[in-house]
Amino acid sequence: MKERISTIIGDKESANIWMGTFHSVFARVLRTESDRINYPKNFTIYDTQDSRSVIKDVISELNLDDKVYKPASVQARISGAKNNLISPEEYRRSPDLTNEDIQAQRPMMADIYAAYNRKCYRAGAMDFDDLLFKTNELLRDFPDVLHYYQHKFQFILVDEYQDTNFSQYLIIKQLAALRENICVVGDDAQSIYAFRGANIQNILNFRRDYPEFAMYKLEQNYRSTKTIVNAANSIISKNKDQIKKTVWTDNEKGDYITLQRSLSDNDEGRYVANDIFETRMTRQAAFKDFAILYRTNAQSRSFEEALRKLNMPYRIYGGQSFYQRKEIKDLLAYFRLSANHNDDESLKRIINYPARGIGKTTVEKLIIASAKFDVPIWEVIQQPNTYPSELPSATMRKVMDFCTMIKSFTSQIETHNAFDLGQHIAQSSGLLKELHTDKTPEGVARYDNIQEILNGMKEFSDDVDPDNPEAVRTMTDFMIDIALLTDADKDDGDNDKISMMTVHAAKGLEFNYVYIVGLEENLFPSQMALHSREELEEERRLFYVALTRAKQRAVLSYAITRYRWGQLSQCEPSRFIEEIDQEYINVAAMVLPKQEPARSWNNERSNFFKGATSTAPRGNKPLTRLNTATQDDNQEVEEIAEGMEVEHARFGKGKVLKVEGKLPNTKATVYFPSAGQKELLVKFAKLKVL
DNA sequence: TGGAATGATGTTTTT
DNA sequence: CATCATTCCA
Repeated sequence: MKERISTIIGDKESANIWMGTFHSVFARVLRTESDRINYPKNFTIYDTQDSRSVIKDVISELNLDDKVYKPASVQARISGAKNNLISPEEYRRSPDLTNEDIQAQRPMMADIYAAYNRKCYRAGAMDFDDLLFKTNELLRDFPDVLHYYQHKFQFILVDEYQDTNFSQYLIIKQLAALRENICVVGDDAQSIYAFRGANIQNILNFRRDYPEFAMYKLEQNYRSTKTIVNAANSIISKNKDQIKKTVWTDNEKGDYITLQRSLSDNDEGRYVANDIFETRMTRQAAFKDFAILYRTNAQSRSFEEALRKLNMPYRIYGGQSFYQRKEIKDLLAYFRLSANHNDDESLKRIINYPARGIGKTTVEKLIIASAKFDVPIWEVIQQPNTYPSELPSATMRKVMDFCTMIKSFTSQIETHNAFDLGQHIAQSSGLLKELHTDKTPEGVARYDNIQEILNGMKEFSDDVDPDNPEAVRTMTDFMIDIALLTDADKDDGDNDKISMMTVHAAKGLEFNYVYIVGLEENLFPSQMALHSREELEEERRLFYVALTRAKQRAVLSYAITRYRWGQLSQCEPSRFIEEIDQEYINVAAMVLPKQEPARSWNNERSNFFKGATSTAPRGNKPLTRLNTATQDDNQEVEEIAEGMEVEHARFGKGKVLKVEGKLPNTKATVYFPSAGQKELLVKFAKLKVL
């Protein structure tokens, strides 16, 4: 969007536009105005993990049972309240909410909410929902601030308006109140965020709030072929809740939608990879023209494997984002704590990582004292006389040393650039050394990730701020809102890659060739969404979004067996497949090249296949039987012997040094040049004899 | 205190 | 199946 606007109005002008997600734009506002709401300028933003950890602490401090008060659902409940601008006090006073909680046997919810907020405040931290909640408070309680931003933002455009929640709605309403120069774009058929409080009512309110509105219906689709547009229409017409409209296109009819049935999740991966490979050749397409869309992040694995085997570049969006990886969060925790000593979550994370002799008993004592006196852990350490924690003096010394180190980082924040300080912290905290000693492939990857973020800081530091070319680009600048960054913000230069992401993440994007995979009951639509018509209709809209990402060709795919929760389960094709007008669909005969000898099928699995194929469901065209190299699945334990050369899926080639233990639990000691010596249980290790 | 061994548990979807 | 949490022992 930024690029498109730049090409129209030029880089200079477009640089002045505030553009971003609600969270990032208003995090920026809050940083500027933090003193108004009694937050430190460099407040920390707690991501979902951080905030769940705080909730866990609250639950245990209130002596509640985390089987009853499940942290995840408590978190969802608090989030829901915040998105509707309900404070803990209002929550407590609301008969409806209180009754719901009593019904659900969770009467203490309001207390958890209050304690959670208190803890976040004490830590100088905001969670994602706070960014919007506090913005609302700021604009509500400080007329001069409101006035300032009303003049600053004279024109407001909100895209994907159907996905805004009440909190966001009210921010916009306040800001637009003065001039009413506001334009919103939305499509009720693409509303897919009801689960996080998005409210379609906001679109309807618009007419009421701005009676002089003008409405433009955008019913012509410029993106997709007739086949895709019509198929999508046929899907969405199954929904009861919808604003009627007729989407049409002038584009040509185009390809049929392909329906592909696979025998397993792995076959599905291989099929899609092969199809991309072929399409790329026959249509002269680039990798970046392809997208694989799935319902849940966990589904990416089989596609990754298949694409890797064919040497095709891909990029996964979302999921475990780079910034959420453990090693990255560890390093960032040093940064965060250096910037904000009250950030208890970061402190707990790193006070003994890398290990420096501060064990859990010690941390436990500190936490108890911090709760008792209602002050951040840092204060407990700094003022042992005011807040006695009863640590033995030797331990106290270690804890003090840790704080001294952090303080030395703090003192350099404003004077050093982000990279220099980042490098220094990574080194003198011992983090780099700790990761460097880990020679497992995962360990090496972690070390590389740290290097990568340091590189990013280097780039950032060398970059000149056009507004202020003299200024040192500090760590504070770098750290701003890093919790809000997603993988989509990362750019590694080579962008000709196949995209893989959830359907949610794909909204607003488009690709020539789209594969919608895992179209199975209980997966898409999700098992969680089968309880009510409303939920199912949201899943259907999600499918609509997926299908309309495609410009030229869409491939729908499902597998009849799939590993879920580590178990093989049978799957039924998704109801959405049948809901498409069948005239647009072409059922593919599965064609896969002969497999290279398989390395990994075990007996249980291949037997299951034999049973499953005979009961092929429904009237699909006959399938070319997949040749899944069953010849190799009798690879029994006795085949592994000392001296053999073997290959492991992850560690690569290696030599068997020793075999011990009796049959099904035979253990082999294998030396891998790339990964060192490993002890592996033969029945799990899937070793391939070379 | 710290590491290894064992056991529980969880999967929607995102900022 | 992975990851985390808990437990156990040096």
